Amino acid sequence: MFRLNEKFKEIRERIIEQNSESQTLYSMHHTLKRLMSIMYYYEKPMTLDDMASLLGMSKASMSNAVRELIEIGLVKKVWKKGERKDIYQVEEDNYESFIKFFCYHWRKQITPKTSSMRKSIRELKELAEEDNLDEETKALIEKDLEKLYDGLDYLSWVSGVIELFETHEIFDYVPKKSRDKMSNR
Amino acid sequence: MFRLNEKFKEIRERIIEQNSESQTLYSMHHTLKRLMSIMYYYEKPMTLDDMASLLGMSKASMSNAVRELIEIGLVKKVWKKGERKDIYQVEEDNYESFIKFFCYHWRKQITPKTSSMRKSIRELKELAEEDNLDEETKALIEKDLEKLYDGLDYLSWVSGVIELFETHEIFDYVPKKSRDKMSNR
DNA sequence: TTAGACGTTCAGGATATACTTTACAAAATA
DNA sequence: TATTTTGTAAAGTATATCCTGAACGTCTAA
Repeated sequence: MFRLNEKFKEIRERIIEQNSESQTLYSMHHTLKRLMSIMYYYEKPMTLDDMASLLGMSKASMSNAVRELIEIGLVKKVWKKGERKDIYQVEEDNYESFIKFFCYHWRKQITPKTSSMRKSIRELKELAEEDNLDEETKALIEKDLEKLYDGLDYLSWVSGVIELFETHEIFDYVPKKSRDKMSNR
Repeated sequence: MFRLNEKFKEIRERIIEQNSESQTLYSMHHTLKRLMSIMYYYEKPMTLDDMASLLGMSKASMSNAVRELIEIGLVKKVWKKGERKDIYQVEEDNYESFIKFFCYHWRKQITPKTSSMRKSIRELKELAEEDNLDEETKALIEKDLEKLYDGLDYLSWVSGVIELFETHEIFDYVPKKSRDKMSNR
């Protein structure tokens, strides 16, 4: 399916490998990154079998990887006439990938964290009502409550950050580089 | 060292555990998050032994964990008169922690990625000079070059985002919640 | 209705990661 | 200087993660 000039192929493989190297930024496994890079550079929407053969891995792994990427929004299933297999396409815009990835993860923790903090606040308030509390404990409860309230404020700030990115308002403050695509660099 | 009201202790432990639960957002191990939570809630600067006993882990692990957190900037070594052991203090501002963590990881990948992309660009340009190239390959090289240039632009945008956060300019656009600390909620 | 193709799930094995123990080096104390 | 204390490095072990192959369910085509 993908026959390429040998030398070109070699360079491209290096590009893809290097592009998938950074282990820290994204908390993604190496496979996910490689898969994205493959789809990004080969451009054509792919089937699971294509991925498996390009990455030399099992189809089951591809299935799992694709599911994760879809969950985040970095990959979507596309429909192609006369094709039985499922076909997938990667998000091709770097900025959009960045936004989707981080907003997904940021958002993912806001809800559970908020509710667990609210619960802790209730519990601490209840405890504070009790009669036989020493002064020291009362003070500690107060402090922890402060921290929890701060935490709630912080989470709502994170929501704001998410919105800043998802509405693309961010680009008003940090504009995309609009390089002249025609120029020979 | 840390003797607390039993019930309060119980609640606090739950707070700390829940606070460290979110596995996805930070690409941090559970231990790092628990360590931060411990230091955050216990407030007092701690020694490695304190941490080890509070988390029920070995001192060596604490040493490693602390090193990582210092690297990111989330924890710093403080000096205390008449104390032989090293003492560490956690960043107590949630917003600052967010900024330090993400900017650290974002920044960390910009430099290596930029240079590897530049290298790939050079290699592709060299290949493009060769005589015996078919048209198809030439077109592919062009496309990959486009992608690499796009990638460079994207990375410089990320630099801009980092700056937005580190300069705290972000707070002009997404303001912190300034809750009235005196009110009884 | 059947046969084959496709995607997914599950149990097992392999690999990588994190933790502990032991040992060592550096610094402080006596 | 000798001794103790503290932090780190190294090696081995345990644990969690990821990958594979086989089995299953679903859908299409005949």
